Amino acid sequence: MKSDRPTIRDIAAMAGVSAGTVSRAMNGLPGVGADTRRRISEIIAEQGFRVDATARQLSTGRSNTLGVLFPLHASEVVMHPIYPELLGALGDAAERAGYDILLLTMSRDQPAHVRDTVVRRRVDGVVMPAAGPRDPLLRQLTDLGAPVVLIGHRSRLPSVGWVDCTHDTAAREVTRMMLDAGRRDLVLMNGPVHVSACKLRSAGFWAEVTEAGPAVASAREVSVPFDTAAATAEALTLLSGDSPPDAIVCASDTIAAGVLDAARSLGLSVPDDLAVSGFDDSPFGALTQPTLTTVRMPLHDIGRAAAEMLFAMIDQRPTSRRVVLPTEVVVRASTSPAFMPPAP
Amino acid sequence: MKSDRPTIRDIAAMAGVSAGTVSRAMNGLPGVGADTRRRISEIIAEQGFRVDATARQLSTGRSNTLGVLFPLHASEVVMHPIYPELLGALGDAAERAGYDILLLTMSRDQPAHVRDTVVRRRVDGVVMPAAGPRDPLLRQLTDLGAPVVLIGHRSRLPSVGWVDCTHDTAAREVTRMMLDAGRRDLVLMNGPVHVSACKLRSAGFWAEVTEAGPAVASAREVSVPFDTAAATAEALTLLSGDSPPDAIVCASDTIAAGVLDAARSLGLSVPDDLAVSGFDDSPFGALTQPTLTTVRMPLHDIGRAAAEMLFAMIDQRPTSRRVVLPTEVVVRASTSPAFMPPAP
DNA sequence: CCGGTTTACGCAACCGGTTGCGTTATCCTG
DNA sequence: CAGGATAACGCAACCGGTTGCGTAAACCGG
Repeated sequence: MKSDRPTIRDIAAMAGVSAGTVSRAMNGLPGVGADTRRRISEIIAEQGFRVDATARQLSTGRSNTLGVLFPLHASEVVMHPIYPELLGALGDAAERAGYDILLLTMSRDQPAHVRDTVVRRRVDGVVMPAAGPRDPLLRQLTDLGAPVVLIGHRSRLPSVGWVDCTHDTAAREVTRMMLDAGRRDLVLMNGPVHVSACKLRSAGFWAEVTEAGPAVASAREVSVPFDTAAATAEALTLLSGDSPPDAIVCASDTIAAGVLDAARSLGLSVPDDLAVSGFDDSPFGALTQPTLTTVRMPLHDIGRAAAEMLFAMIDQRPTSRRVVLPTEVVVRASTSPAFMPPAP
Repeated sequence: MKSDRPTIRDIAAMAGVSAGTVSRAMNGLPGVGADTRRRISEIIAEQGFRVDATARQLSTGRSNTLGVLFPLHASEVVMHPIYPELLGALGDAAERAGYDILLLTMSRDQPAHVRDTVVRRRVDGVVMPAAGPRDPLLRQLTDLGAPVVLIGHRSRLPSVGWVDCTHDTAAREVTRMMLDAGRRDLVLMNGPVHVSACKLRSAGFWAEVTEAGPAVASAREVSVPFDTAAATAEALTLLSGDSPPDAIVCASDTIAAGVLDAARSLGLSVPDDLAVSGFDDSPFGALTQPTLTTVRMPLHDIGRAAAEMLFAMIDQRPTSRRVVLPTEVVVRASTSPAFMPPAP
């Protein structure tokens, strides 16, 4: 950094006032005359002066920084396409609000690194996407008094906020769509059940099955990791078993891709012999054969809501700490339209 | 932040020394007795003292922060699966080296925001993934004297470093693989030609075609955006034209997905009638039907190399500013194996 | 044992903002 | 016009580290 940028005292000297006055003028505080204020802001503009965030942090104790968790292990979290989209929404909201985003990389061999970074850098608040309420890190952060907002998980702790979407009603809608199309033997291929979103999806599925009563002949739920190969194997077992389902609701698009794969290798036609739905609206869902019916989460809204909740918590403004946003079912070719005659 | 954490003077008082001595002891500087040093580090450990990065920044002028560009518009850059993987590699390297990563969100309506953030936060160096040498931002940053490393682009400016991979030889290898399998009518479906990676891929393709001489009957190059729908349309035109190709080398997996789509709708068999290859090794490449032959870039190595180059530039250590890393061709089902009899 | 060098540390200024308090000038009201 | 209230600023201490310089003590060789 060769360029010695002007300090607030340089600006003050040019304007013939003291540094304190410049500070007050910049921050819109009272105690500065109208013409003085104007003169100062002119000089600031023409000098291209930008207040040094570091110095401001030191004196105010606030950094205007929010940390976002970035798990280095668990690459599936970060590599999942929802992650960058969330990050973008957070970044957008942060930029508008004058905050910067610090990546909180979390590796298995440095468990204290996130907490250390939060205190070292005076991070004002933390967003934890895809980290559960049982994560010990959450406890560490709340013990510090740092505001925390979870995304995609729900916590009972009153001090932590969360933003989530309607996994349950989404699963329910998809299930109903299957039933409306005449499917009678349903399977929910869920993800790991400790994931709170999966619990909700399960609840929605079973709620609809229960309500449908005799319209459904059989309903089962299995759990697989969010992994295409594992899903293929499980689907092969299901589809070549005694009572193969005619509809599989999957808890992720990667699982659904595995199911499509299994159906193909068994010579089953999708959606004629088998209806398949996914979750997440991953970009590749439009590229599969057939294209995948799935559930889109309002990621941009989720990110924005999380950021705004965090800002409110930082400023100690009252705010709802529980936000649930609506999902949207994206109907494509892997499910048949409603009111088709049921298979004989 | 309720917890008033101890300052360096508190530690000094407990150790019965001055703050300066504690500072020297922490940073391994000379001028501290062995037993004093030991006593101080014990107290630091038992108090859980962490040096305040803000204060240190202010006095040293260095922030131990590196900025990573995050274009909010141009979501295709960020949503591309290579982005999070790069980010992870950068984060990993940064964490090891004691740096933190600040996201430099760039939006169209705030063109100066990145530069402002770099000066405001005293960012030590900037990584620009997927930003070209002609980007005005690059100029702004170098004018500031900030070290910059590009990823995936090459610049002639001596002051900026870059890390890239062998797009040219990768394209060449794929093309040769096509020829070895008996293909004779080739098309390169390239991305936007202003992208430097696309220039290199084009060069590699044509180099191989030229060298193959009479083994190739025809060779063409077309340019489409990195977009599946656009690629489908273009591929339909090509494949239903007068002299349809028997091999299409694509500059991205998304383009290749479009080609697969077009082939399917024309009733062409891949790879029997048509060989298709992609680029980037996107996760969905293993899920397409047929699975996609593609090129994998060493993203983790690229990220690490970029980070380490940047650290060296920041410390004014000598370092290579041009790094090219090797790619790897991932052979799957969309290309046929070599030495098949050429089509009659 | 003595003079000079080295070592170990304290002191205080500094980094660049913010903010409470004190002072002076201006305004308003009776 | 006198008097107090108010507005507009300056001053200086602070935030929590770092670092150049000064000094006293320990050490060294001759």
